[in-house]
Amino acid sequence: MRLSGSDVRAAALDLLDEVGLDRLTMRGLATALGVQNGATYWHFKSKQALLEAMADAMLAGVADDLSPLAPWDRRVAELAHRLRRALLSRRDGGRLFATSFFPLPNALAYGEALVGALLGAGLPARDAAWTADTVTYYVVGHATEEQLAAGPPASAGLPNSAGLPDGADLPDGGGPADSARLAAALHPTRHPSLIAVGEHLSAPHPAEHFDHGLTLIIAGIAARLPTQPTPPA
Amino acid sequence: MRLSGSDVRAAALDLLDEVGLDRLTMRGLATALGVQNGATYWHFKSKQALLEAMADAMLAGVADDLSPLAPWDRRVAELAHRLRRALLSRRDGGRLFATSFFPLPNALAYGEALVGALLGAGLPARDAAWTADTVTYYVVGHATEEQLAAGPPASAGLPNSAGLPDGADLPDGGGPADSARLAAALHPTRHPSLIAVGEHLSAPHPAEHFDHGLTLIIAGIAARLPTQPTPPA
DNA sequence: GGTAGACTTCAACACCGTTGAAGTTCAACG
DNA sequence: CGTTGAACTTCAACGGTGTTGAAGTCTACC
Repeated sequence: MRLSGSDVRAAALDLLDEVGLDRLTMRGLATALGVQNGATYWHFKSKQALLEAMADAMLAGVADDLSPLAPWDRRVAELAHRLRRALLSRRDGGRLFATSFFPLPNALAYGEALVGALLGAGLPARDAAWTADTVTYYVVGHATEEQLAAGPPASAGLPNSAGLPDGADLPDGGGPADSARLAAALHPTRHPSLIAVGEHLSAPHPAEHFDHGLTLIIAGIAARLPTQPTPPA
Repeated sequence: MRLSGSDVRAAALDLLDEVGLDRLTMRGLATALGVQNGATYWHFKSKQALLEAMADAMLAGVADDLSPLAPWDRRVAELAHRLRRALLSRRDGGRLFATSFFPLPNALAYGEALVGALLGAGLPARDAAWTADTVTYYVVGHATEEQLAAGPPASAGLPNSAGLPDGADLPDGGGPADSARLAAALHPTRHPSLIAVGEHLSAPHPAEHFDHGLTLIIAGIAARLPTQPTPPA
């Protein structure tokens, strides 16, 4: 059976959902495709190239049919939500996106739409470019963290009894008992504020958490607009 | 010569500066220490454990001597700047921090100080926790990108001529000719906004870029304060 | 039908993180 | 001083990784 480049890419994305980014291997991909080891290297010259293609495929349609008539803040929010949804659509999607450090077509379309919305809001060029970065950092960071909290990659480790002069014993790693680990590491007098907000640290409501930060950023943009800011509802 | 855990950690950080995160290997570390392969495994049970210890060591002192009398926005800005400086102090420091997904002592101290400042500003517990995340996502994302732009890890790749039905030819990877790559990928009619802001995309002034986003976020926090917002200078 | 290119196979290379048993050094104690 | 036990290192290996290149097979077109 012949393969095409998009076959390989699609199989890689499916395998990613199965095993996660850390266990995504070229050999495993070949096996999943029913093919020998080197076969995939004809379609992608390296694993990194495949990862970048996967990352961009994940973003397909992220900037399609975006109403140019909507006010700028709604367009920005819509783009941020779409990027988040795209990143969450695949296991470890946030990390995958972060590792491909160059903008491919779909990522460029996203950037174009975002910068366009900010320019339309009246921001000068420099501010539009930099603000778009700020929004994107937030979306990627949030999605990555959300996926890490959902299912930690594979491992974590604890140093041996020696070698930590700072005096810290670390709980063992791995499981989804993330909040338990965190609670155990908190010290009553050293971390009063963290304990005070403890219940909100391990993201029980990721969607609300996301909207909170996003509207905060959009409010920050509005506060700096040359014209009078559009008051958010 | 005997080793201590902090010796290993310090040598690993120095080696990180030399070779970067991708080429940081346990064997290379042992060689740099003048020691055999397995020796480091007595001090750290796994490479992941070592990486986490390195990440936390990088943050040493990040929350020390923070004036509790300063207004909340200055404290937040100071902490963000300190975290940024810590991440930039080592090559690939941003990525290193991002891979260690559990808060160790210094990271906890940073979080404590940040959440404390936000609580002091009058934010309710949930908002303080979530806002701290927003700030941190931004700082880490910005630092990571800045370091990636400075020196890309090792490789990047281009798919073969086949296999990209989306129709995109990618320039070859690697070098610090990052802005050139980006300029070549921009399409005059498809990316008018990106071209309009082109000169500001590849971060010629990272410090100003950072301050821009940070003050934006702080303005967003101020805009949501229960009391009247403290107007930034 | 033959030829050129697309695509696959197969075997290897040079690494990687990790482990475990055996050996060595060192500090404390009787 | 001698012994003992723990701290620490060595050495050799295991299984796995990305990547390469030469050789082979298939397929589409002239």
